Amino acid sequence: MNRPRRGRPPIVDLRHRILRAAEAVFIRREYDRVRMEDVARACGVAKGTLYLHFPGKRELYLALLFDAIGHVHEILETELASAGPAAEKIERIVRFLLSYFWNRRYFLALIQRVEHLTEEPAAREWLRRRSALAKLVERAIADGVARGELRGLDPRIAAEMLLGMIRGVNRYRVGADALGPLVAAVVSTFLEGAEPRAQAEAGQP
Amino acid sequence: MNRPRRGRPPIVDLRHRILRAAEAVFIRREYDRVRMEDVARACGVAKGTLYLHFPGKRELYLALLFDAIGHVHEILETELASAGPAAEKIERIVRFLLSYFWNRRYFLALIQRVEHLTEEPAAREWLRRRSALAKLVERAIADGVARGELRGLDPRIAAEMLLGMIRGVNRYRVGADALGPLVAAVVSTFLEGAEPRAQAEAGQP
DNA sequence: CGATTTAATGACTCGCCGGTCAGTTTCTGC
DNA sequence: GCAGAAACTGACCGGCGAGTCATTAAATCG
Repeated sequence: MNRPRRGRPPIVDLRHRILRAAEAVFIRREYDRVRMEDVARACGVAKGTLYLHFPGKRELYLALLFDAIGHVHEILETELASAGPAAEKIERIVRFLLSYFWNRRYFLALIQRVEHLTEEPAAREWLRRRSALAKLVERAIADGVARGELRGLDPRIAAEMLLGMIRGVNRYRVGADALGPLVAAVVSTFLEGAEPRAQAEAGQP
Repeated sequence: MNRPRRGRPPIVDLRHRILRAAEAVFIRREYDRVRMEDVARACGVAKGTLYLHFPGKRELYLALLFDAIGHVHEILETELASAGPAAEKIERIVRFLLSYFWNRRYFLALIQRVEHLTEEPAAREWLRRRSALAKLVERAIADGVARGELRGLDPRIAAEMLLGMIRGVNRYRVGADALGPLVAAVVSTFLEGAEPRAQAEAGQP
């Protein structure tokens, strides 16, 4: 079907490999401290090659964030679509988000950065996706509230509270073994008057 | 006492004026998007003058943050030293922090930035001050828990939760009139099983 | 007023990094 | 093997902005 192409064949899946390398670099350093040269080196490729796959640094970076939020959105959607008590759903997403952001601590700064670039259309798109994600959480909370399983907070505010708490609380993770208590603390805050349940096991690292 | 100095007299309080101008600029744009020229212009002064008062951009920026956190620390200390129910103290600091950070939205990004510059001694000093501030909040929460006025969360974690929630929740402030409900929501989360209290008034803008 | 001292100025320098493009490599088709 | 085509390379370019410093301004002293 697809006529065998002429010329040098592209390195397999290079675009994807660049994104992964970029992630590794951007996670550790801040946007303006990351040189395209760094990304190229991390990918074992020359700088010029990056520009064959992405128009520029900003686009590479945005593609990276879009990938990440897409991934998170997908996972949350799956978790939240499942049946079961709202409290357990909340617990699962809290556990996932704590792990995800712990392993990508610099994303928080990156994200903050985009959220203030409101001029550009790409940034608006980011905000849209970011909102969609918050809405997923919001809906899960609204569900729980409607069923009387969660304390009666405004779901929209509660969703941002939850996401904010996750960011704040992640400060105290020094090892995977601290994950359980943090999850318990965050979740219990959303259960009306419930005591934190004892949970000693650690999540995936 | 102080012998009248010779030569051209310095512009009165220029260092302070530079800091205020820098605050105005850094609040709106990100660190790397702020040119020293911008700060100078905002202060109605030439670029070189900045370097007579600060060794460089980084130092100016850190001085700015140190000022800010010093101010916050002072206010919280005063609030927390007062007598009264823990819940009311929490309410007052939540109200203050929401307003403060709403009016300085970009500080959050600035702060995040410093917190990843762990190599430099100045950054370590920042972390120390940041910790001291969290400890203030922590103590207020511990107080409330000890007196049975707040839900029984680990105060250290709860303090970070509270600060995180404030950051997250600020997303929804579009005007001063939204302050009351947000304060109520955040505070009620820290009162065991309490319903959000109706609070319609707005805080200082 | 001129000498002296200190403050402020802004044109200039210089290193850095995003982006480019002529050249090289590695493939296919004949 | 040779021509052609597409992908990759890395030395180079240009702009930008932090930091400098010779010059100018503004005061005091005698």
